[in-house]
Amino acid sequence: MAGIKDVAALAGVSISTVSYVMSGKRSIGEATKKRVLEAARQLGYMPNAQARFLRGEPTKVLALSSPLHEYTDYSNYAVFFFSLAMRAKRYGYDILLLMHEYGDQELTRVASSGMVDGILLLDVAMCDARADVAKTLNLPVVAVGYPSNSDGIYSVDLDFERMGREAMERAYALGHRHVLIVGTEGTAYDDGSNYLVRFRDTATKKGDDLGVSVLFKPSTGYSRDDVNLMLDEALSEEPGISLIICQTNAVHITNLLAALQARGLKVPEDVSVLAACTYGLGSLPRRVDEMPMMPKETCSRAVDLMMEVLQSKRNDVGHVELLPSRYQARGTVAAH
Amino acid sequence: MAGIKDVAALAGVSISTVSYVMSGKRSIGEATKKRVLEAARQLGYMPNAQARFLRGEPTKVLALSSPLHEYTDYSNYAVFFFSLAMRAKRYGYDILLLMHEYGDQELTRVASSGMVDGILLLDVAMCDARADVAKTLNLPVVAVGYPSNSDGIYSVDLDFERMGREAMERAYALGHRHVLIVGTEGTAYDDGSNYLVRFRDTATKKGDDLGVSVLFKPSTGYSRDDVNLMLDEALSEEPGISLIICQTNAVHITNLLAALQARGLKVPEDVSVLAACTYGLGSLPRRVDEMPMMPKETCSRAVDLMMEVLQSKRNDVGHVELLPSRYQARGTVAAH
DNA sequence: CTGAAAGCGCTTACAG
DNA sequence: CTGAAAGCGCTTACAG
Repeated sequence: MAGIKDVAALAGVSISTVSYVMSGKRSIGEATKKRVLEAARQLGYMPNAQARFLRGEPTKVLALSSPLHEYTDYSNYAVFFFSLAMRAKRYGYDILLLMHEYGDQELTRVASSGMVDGILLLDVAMCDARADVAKTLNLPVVAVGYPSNSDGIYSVDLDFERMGREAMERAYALGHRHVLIVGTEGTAYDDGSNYLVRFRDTATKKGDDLGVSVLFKPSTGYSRDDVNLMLDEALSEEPGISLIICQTNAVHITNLLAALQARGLKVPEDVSVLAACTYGLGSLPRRVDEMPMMPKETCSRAVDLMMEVLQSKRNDVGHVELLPSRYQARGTVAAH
Repeated sequence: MAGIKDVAALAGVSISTVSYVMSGKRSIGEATKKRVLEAARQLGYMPNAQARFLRGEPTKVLALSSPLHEYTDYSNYAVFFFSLAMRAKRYGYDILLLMHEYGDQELTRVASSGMVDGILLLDVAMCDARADVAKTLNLPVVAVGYPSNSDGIYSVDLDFERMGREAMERAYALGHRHVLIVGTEGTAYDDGSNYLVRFRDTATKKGDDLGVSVLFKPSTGYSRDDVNLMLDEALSEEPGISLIICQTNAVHITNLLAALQARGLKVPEDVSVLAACTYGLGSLPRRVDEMPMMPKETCSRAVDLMMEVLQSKRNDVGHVELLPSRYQARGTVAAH
């Protein structure tokens, strides 16, 4: 690969002149400029980025930390990945994918390597170790998600607590007094998966306040049989359930709808169904009321925020932005 | 961030000694070593990677070039992304995501930046501009896919031509004489999307040889209505169709199966259905015979191959590896 | 067993 | 309008 020295030699100038021609940070005589540009073109010269990075210039790369759990659904990650990557590209930034089980060392490694200008966090836990590590990093860290230890990072997330409250307020207003929350796998909650826990806990608490009983059932599987087993349990514990809030995936909801139909329960006449914290439900046989996740909006805002920090337009670590979810009415939630 | 100088100062040694302690490339006196290690720990010292990259050490990063088209289905990319990333991680490599519409400049940019040790190509077209650019890059390029201009790069792909031939041989052996190939959107073929074209063209040619007529219908949409329109057209052009090969996605196939049922056509009694070049069909209401894509296998092999090249275990640019697909019989293809 | 110094390829004050 | 030189933070021959 041709270096700045080669270009300088071919053009018969000093390397500083070449540098200034390339950067345009100094006015150069027309003739000289022409010769340098021609030499650069001829040699296919491109400035070695490593040398510039060594001098502290931005790498125009953002690390994306995405931990993997057993319950991680790869295809669900895709939306977040692409949303982040597309938005970053707008600003001329590329994404360095960091897939790791426990994020701590990886973050320190990539930060101290100087390979990235900032770090994005995905799949944030309620108390996320990475948010603590962030403080020692002197690189901006923006989380798509809102951990409880959010000082030290910037956080962008949907307002899942508000979502939980609003879901219950709506339920209460419509006369529902017994609600079932169907969750994803229990381990996701145990690991403290952020939005799941926030929504569930706030909804449960709000239910307590309003006098609405909330039964929570994590799933042990997404099959028709799993759903039936879960329904048997739930309905025997609380026969009065009139609203089911699904905090789970399309396959699971599909099987739930089928199971309800098989039991002769009509939606929404006999039982209302609401999906919350979901997205990509387009393949459902029947569209259901939804308080969607809106990953694209959240991710875009996260990247925008990162850029504001990188461009020194703001400097308020610990800042949290919670976006409201827009309720999508589709006729599967009715009064009871 | 603490540098090597800080550590040297704190430990009271020269920077070269610190370097040698960290790298272990020279034996160092026990006492000195201890002091250096302690100083490094105390300062949280990590060698600046940029400085090492500048000296030509491997960055342990692989670029992943994934062009975006209008017809790109993000979620389908996910499998490839994760398969590549997971495999790369095994070797201690991270992935730099390159999303761009036309790959040429981006590849040159990232290659000359010195930020990556090699480049992986995804979504390879029949004649892919990136494969030509690769020759000028002096970085190894491994494609997940097999372009016609494959000298200059390494290629790993499923053997889609063989798949096409085998599909038609099987069809012929089972007595089918009129086959319909249902494709994805036509633009994907026009753009020369590799595997789609290879499979379709080889199947068509093999059909010609065997005396099996092949009708090809790209889709204009995946809905039930789209499918019905397509079926009307196809069956009026060739009423004798007894085998439908689907080179498309799960939603489309689901609607196709439903449309066939609605027409009173039983699978496989009246018409056989085979999915080819597909993956992630788990959500189908009924499992169908399949010649699957096997993205995980292909991606893993691509990364392995990249590593062989990077470790100088091989040096045969232009090398092509075509993996066979394993036919999955599921009772939707029968004799006619 | 350890250190002083060159060099990786740039950018940018400092000079002229 | 242009050049010689310092320096970014390392690694590694070259010396001792």
